[in-house]
This record gives sequence, C-alpha cells and structure tokens, in this order.
Amino acid sequence: MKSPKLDFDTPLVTVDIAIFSVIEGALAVLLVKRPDAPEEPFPNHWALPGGFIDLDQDADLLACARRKLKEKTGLASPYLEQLGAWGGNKRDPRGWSVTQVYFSLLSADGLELRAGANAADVKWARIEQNETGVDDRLAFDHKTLLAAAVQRLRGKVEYTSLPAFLLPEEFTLSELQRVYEIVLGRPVEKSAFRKRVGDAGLVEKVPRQRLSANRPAQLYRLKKRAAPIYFPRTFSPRG
Amino acid sequence: MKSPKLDFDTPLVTVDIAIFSVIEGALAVLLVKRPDAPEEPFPNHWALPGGFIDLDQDADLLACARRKLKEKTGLASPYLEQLGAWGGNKRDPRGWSVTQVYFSLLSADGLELRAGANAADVKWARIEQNETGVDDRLAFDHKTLLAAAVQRLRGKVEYTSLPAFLLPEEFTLSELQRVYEIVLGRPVEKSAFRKRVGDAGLVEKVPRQRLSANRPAQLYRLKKRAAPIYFPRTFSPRG
DNA sequence: GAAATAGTGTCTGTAAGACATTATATT
DNA sequence: AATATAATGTCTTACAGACACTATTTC
Repeated sequence: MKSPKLDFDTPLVTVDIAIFSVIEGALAVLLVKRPDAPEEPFPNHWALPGGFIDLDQDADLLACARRKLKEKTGLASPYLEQLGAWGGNKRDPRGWSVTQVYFSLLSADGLELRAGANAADVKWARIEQNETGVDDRLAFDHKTLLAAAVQRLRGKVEYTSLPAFLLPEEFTLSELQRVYEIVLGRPVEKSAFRKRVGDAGLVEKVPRQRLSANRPAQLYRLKKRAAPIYFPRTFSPRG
Repeated sequence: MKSPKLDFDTPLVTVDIAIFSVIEGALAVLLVKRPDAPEEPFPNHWALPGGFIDLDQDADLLACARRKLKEKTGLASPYLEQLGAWGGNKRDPRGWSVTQVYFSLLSADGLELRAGANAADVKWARIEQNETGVDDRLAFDHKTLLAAAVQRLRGKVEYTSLPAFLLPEEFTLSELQRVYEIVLGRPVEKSAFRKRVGDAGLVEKVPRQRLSANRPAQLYRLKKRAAPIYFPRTFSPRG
C-alpha cells in the first residue's frame, strides 16, 4: 500500500454499518457471516456488514455507506448517521486499518435480507436490554464498534425522536412508546410521553386508525422523515 | 496506492485537529500555513494542523492525533475528542482521501506555539460570535471541518462542562462563566449558572483566592480533568 | 465610604413524573 | 355489560431564568 507519489504507506480503509431494527419485541442488529476461505481474516465469524471503499463507485463516505446498506437491505434511504472511526495497527491482521462506522435505523416490516457477494449468510441478532452486544463472537473489533453504536442509540433516545425511525411509516402512539421502552430498557409514563411527543411537533395524524379487539388507535406519521428532533430534556426518571 | 495483497486501491488517510482556545476574549482556532512548494496542494494556504498517519509511529488514531497536538502545542494531554470523518474523491487533488477530524480544547496561558516540519507558520485565528469560521481562506475542505467543529463545541457547551477545558487549571467561577458566554455568544445568568455548576459537582475549591481591585474571588479547579460532565438540561433561554 | 466585583436568596415558568379518570371500540 | 386499550386531566416536583439583595475587598 505504498503510494507512488507520496512515498509512505497508507492504512486500509473500510466502512462498517450497525443496522438496527426491532425484531420480536427486542432491539436487533444485522450481522453477516464472513467467508469460509482460510486466507480471509476471521473466516466464518459474524460481523457488522461493511467492507472496503470502492474508489471508482463511491463518491464519498456517505455514498459508500448507502451502497452497503442497500446491498444488504434493499432500502435506499433509512436513517443513517456517522458514528465514529476506529483505526490502529492491531485490529486487522492484514495491517494498519481504519474503519468508518455508521449506524442505521429501519423498520424490518416486509424487509427481505440479501446475502452480499462476500457474505454467506445474514441474520438479525438480538440485543438484550442490559447488554451492549450479541451472543455471537464477532470478527475484528466489531464487539467494540457495536457496543459504541448501542450506547449512542440508547443515549440519543433519551432526548431525540430516533426510535421513530425503527417503525414503519404509519404507527400509533402506543407503538411508538413501546419502541422507546424497548430501546431504553425501562417503562415510560404514558401521559408524559404523549405530552412530549405532542409538544415537540414530532408527528402528525393520518386519517386512519389501527383496529383491534378494543378501542382503535389513531395512526400517525413523522412530520419530517429526514431529521431527528431533539427534546428539551431527557426522559430520565426521578432519582 | 494499490494494495499488493488485496488488489484494489485504498484512499489517502489523514488526521486533522481543530484546536480551540480563548484568546483575547474570543474563541480562536489554531491554524498552520501550508508549505510554499508548488507541488504541494494549496501552497501557502492556512489549514487545520494535521497530516498523514505514520504507520510505524502511531499505534492508533488517537495516538496519531495526540502526536500532532504535541508537535504544535507541546502539550501532552489537553481535552481531545473525535469529531468525525470526511472522505471523498473531491477533497484532495491527489485523489480519494479520508480525514479523521479531532477537536481539542486547551488554555493558551503560557503556551508557546511551535512550527512543525511541514508548516512555515502557526497562528491563532479568531472566530467571531455569529460565525463558524475564520477570515482566512482555508486549504482543502477545512472550512467545512472547522464549521462542524465549532458547531459541535457550541452545541455541547449548552449541556456539558466543556468550556472548563479552555481555562488554566485554577479559575474563578466568574472566569468560567465568562468562557461559557464567549463560546455561546450570549450572556448567561449568574445565579442560575452557579447553581448549575454547583449541583453538577463540576468543580472543587482550592485554598486560594484571585486578588484584584475589589472583593477577591474563590479559586476552583475541575474535580475530574479527564471527562466532561453532562448537565440534565441545556442553557437555552426562554422563548 | 465609594466603587467594583463576588456571591446568595426568592419568585416564577416550564416540562416531566405519578396517577387517576374518561373514551371508544370489540366480544 | 364486561373487557381492553386509547386518550386526557390534575397535581406535584425539579430545575432554569429573572432580578434583587448582601458580602468583601481596594482605593
């Protein structure tokens, strides 16, 4: 990896994505299985989806992350945010490497996972409420990357509208509250929750209701699908 | 930059740092002048200090940032935080490049700036209260990087103890309040400020006073120099 | 004692937590 | 009518903002 012009080595550069959703009432992250080939690092280990930047195809880092996201989920524009970078001489046996980590939130409703060219398998792995990781042993330093992503998500949930991106386009306030509770790992008081969501101007009614064996619930959607909303205070309960 | 093992190109990788301090009552950022040599990109332009990773010398990204910080300021451990990464095929005329941007806060008291090997000159550039940048035209996309760093700093000041890292080790509460006002660009109410700082357990008294032509002020220092403190609410004034 | 800044106290407004109450559908 | 969940109302608590007031030094 020596540069002919610059006469010094540059590290390997990858982009990895922590893709979160809510599956069967729990927070889950998308994992891909690394190839079986013995010349590959961490063969057969589960890992966050990602890989090298394609200097011809990717105009910038975000485009690279979007491409990888689309390869795995088929979705073009779920919520996508840069988390941070991890780089050093120890994290990849092939040498000094840097990975740009993104995290994405999406609704798994009707989603078909796709195995990529370099991934034999794909799955959703559950993240328990008091944990920051999954049961599987992950490749590289992906345990660290995932823990950072989970912490960022849990932290921002306290004061932003991020969990709304884990739901399909239309949802009831009870469903939204439930997602907050799943991500936070603790119950949220209904009245306070609704006041907050209402005051923040986060959602708007759609002229439909969710029917069930009891009183039907009003359906809502996000006013702006693009940007998260910041609340003036956190959800922190009384000490 | 083709990898012999992996058979594809990797981008150039740099680390840049936005080093902030308070100089003459205003927020300021440290800039270095790029070399005069015509083969260099942006000759003679001011830029954020930074440069390529030294794969032999730097164990990881943070170590690389610390090395560059020490080269310019002589300081070993001021506040240093990862801001984000910018990468693409347009930002450097030499090709696809990624820069890892850090930001640092330090007290300029008694600091001697040092010109680095690749920088003919060093200076503090003032950032006006309603601006996110400096008067000089900066090299590469450093205007964008600097604006992001300033916004992150201003944003976090609303709910963290970050400005304390812009002061020398011992300071009075009035001095601390003044730094908050400089970074926020608006006055802060004294009583509320002191209650907040007190409740957060941010500082502790040292047995000394700052003497002047009036009532002397109690000197304080941070309880923990390492980590910033998060306040439960922001400083936002009433709307 | 005048000046100047340090430091404290009190009142108010806003938003969240706790908890009770009302509303509206199905079976 | 019973049941289940949706939606709202009221009371309390915590903390920030506004502003007045007291304290302690130098000149």
